[in-house]
Amino acid sequence: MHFVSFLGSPRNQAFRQSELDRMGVVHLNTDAMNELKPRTRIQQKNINAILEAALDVFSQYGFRGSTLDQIAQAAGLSKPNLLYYFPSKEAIHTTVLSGLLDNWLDPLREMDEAGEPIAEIMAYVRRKLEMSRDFPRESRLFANEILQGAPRMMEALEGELKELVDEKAEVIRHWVADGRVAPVDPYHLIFSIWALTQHYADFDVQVHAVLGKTDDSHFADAEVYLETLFTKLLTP
Amino acid sequence: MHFVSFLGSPRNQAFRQSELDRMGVVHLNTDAMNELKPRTRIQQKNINAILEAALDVFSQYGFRGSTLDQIAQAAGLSKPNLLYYFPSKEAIHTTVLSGLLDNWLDPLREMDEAGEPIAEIMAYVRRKLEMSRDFPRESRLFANEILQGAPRMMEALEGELKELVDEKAEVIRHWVADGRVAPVDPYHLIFSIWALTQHYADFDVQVHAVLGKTDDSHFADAEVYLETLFTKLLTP
DNA sequence: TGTCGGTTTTACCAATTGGTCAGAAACACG
DNA sequence: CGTGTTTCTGACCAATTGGTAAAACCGACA
Repeated sequence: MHFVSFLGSPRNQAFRQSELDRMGVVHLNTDAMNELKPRTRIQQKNINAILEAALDVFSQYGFRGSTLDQIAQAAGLSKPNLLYYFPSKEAIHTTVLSGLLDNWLDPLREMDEAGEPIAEIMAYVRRKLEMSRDFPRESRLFANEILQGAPRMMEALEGELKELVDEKAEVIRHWVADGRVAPVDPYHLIFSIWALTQHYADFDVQVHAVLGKTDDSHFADAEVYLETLFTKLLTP
Repeated sequence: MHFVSFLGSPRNQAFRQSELDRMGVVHLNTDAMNELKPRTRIQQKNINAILEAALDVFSQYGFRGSTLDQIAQAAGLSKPNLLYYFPSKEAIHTTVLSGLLDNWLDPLREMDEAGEPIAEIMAYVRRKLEMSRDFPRESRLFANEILQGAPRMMEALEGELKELVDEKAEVIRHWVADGRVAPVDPYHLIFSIWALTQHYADFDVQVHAVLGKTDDSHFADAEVYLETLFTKLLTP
């Protein structure tokens, strides 16, 4: 089944019956994305507009707090037109989420066991901080989903995410055992990297309010601060 | 005007007209709380039940994603009965938020310029971590509000919060200048304390999913980890 | 016993919500 | 140009939403 098969009114019945249950949960593979390969230029454009708008809205208000009207308006389309491209609000949300998760884990995946330990970890921190600066909506969408108990992502958290973290925690454990990194709990190290970097995206308005700034210049300071912090923490 | 004056149907008209505008924004003083001093045991009980239920629901779904029905059910009351005690959904939310904010800032207020710098900062970290463990809903409510752009808290953020942080940042700056604390950006130090401690409340389900745990035993590990981290960072 | 405040429920309302559907409009292409 | 397909719209729907009004309930107390 590919994309066009759930476009249009009569055709998407089949989609609704057979696929929606699966859509209820985010998959980390690219099934969903393959199905969404657009056929025409107009589909390309509108689907992009919808997902972009959905990211805007969902990342601010979460799933329950967002409405199709909001998304439609932000996308510059009518509500029925949204539902021509996606069978339901749920499906839009799921598509946005699953498109996000892969990218979100990439920086950690790139951490290389063969590299110089501290440099590898610092590079990971820098990549995560860059993502917070360049993709704050994605970070907030993720935060919103977790805050609400991750109803549509639990599987991914306990599956792919846990596996990746377990794997990288093991790598760090080895680095510690070899005396190349000061002794730290690898899991809490990873948590702290997430917390420290994502904070600048998720709590953006608070950071701006406290600093009394309107620009993003504090990201440079943050980078320096985090560099100091992790260097002191990790140097044996 | 005190509490009973906006209970009941005919009486709360006046309240709606004159007070609702003020209720639209959280005040850090205790005006709202004074007005909510209950008169009878039954008011005491029901108002507590409502605020407790509201904390549950709002902290999970945010303001827009929460419904009066959800809150009513969680409180074991009927929806019209909720609206006998509070004039609107907005008023419930505002009351919960303003009740929260004072407590939330207390740990930072307690940081004493006259004390031993590193011990003071470590004690602050410990208090914040304890709050994440003991009041995770409050932390999530706060996170939800910030994520949504802090529409009902911006004033407090730019006012009381900023003032307190500015004051304490100055204290830290002095400690640094006196060589009692290693050179750090005071603002980012405070941000990092918030991020690291609140992460364990806000991203609770993620932490549990990754660690494969069902209890809260990781808080002890977190405390050790954070102790190491900040000791290394701050020791001159 | 009556009655009077405080409390709760039943019935209701208008607006908004996610979603449907028939057909109109726009487009692609021979 | 005509015709088949894709895209879009307006009118609609049932359910849910925040909120209201009036009447019923309830315990205390004269």
